[in-house]
Amino acid sequence: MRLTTKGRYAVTAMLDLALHSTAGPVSLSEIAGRQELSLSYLEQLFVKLRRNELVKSSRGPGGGYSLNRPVADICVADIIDAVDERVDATNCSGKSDCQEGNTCLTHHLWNDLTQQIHGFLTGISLADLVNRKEIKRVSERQDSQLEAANDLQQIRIATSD
Amino acid sequence: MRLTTKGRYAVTAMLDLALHSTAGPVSLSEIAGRQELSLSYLEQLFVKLRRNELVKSSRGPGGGYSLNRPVADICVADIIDAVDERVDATNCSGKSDCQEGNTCLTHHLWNDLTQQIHGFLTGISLADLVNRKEIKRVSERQDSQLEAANDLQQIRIATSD
DNA sequence: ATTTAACCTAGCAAATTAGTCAGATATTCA
DNA sequence: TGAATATCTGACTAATTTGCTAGGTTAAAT
Repeated sequence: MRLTTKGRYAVTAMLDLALHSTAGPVSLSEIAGRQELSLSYLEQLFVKLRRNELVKSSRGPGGGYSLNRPVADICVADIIDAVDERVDATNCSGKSDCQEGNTCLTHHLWNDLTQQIHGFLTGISLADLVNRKEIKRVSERQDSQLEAANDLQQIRIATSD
Repeated sequence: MRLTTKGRYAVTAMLDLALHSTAGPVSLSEIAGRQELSLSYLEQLFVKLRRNELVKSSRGPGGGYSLNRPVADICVADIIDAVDERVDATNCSGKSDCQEGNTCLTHHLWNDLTQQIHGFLTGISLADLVNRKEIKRVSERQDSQLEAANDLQQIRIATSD
């Protein structure tokens, strides 16, 4: 089973998208800036998210990505499945052929665990996350930080000649 | 977060130990034979299990490993923690400094998930597993297979000269 | 003394991760 | 038309982890 930075980045980016998609598409560079993630890496993840029909893209200036479904209809498990391929604690991908064609001693345990995790992550939608107080707070901090950084950038440009 | 073959092997081996520890210590070669695991790899895992005081060892002929606590007092989470170091879905080991010293957007989600998984695995003891019908069935199959293999081995030795 | 087992150390091939880099392609705006 | 913006695409890579092997040492039982 794997739940690594890849899945975490994807969920973080999708949540950022959900939080900022009030007015048109959001570009990956915006997300990369706010969440401090690598742009190129995000591009790779969004290819998979698009193929799994979680987001839709629009190219060109003013373009970017937007959610393909209402926030309440996208759960965390969908996102992780899309980029991480699977959240599966068994060694045999649930096929029960873990010990030379037979079931291994602990197969049932890992199967139960997989269902437990999947159930938990299926029960949480982007809408749930957007509404969480702690997450709202973090998001506001990120927005104001980015604004401050942009202002500084403007000053640098204006005074450099 | 990681839950790989390492943790699975450890739990499988500990369960095998629990199932066969009725009469004295169990050697790692027995476990390796029954569960079809690498002996050297098992040795490495049992170093950690011993350091975490889940098993005790006795050397020499007839030696091997035995459980250091009653089966009801060893839970799956203990075993995985011992070999896998941790089952933690956050990127910051729970320290909340995931984004340049601040909390990242999805920290709370991964924290909840970690607690969910840990709670589930803490709730399952070796005693619970030993008593499960499916596991009893798999164990009986393994025992009879090994016996058959040993008989065959005996015949080979007797007829080879 | 020999055998059996735990114990210890080092190293390694394959896979995975978390990226970078360089460019192609599509869209909008001036 | 052309410049700017942004998504796409693929190849490549450094670092880490995993699962495993090899080879040896130490302790206890026969």
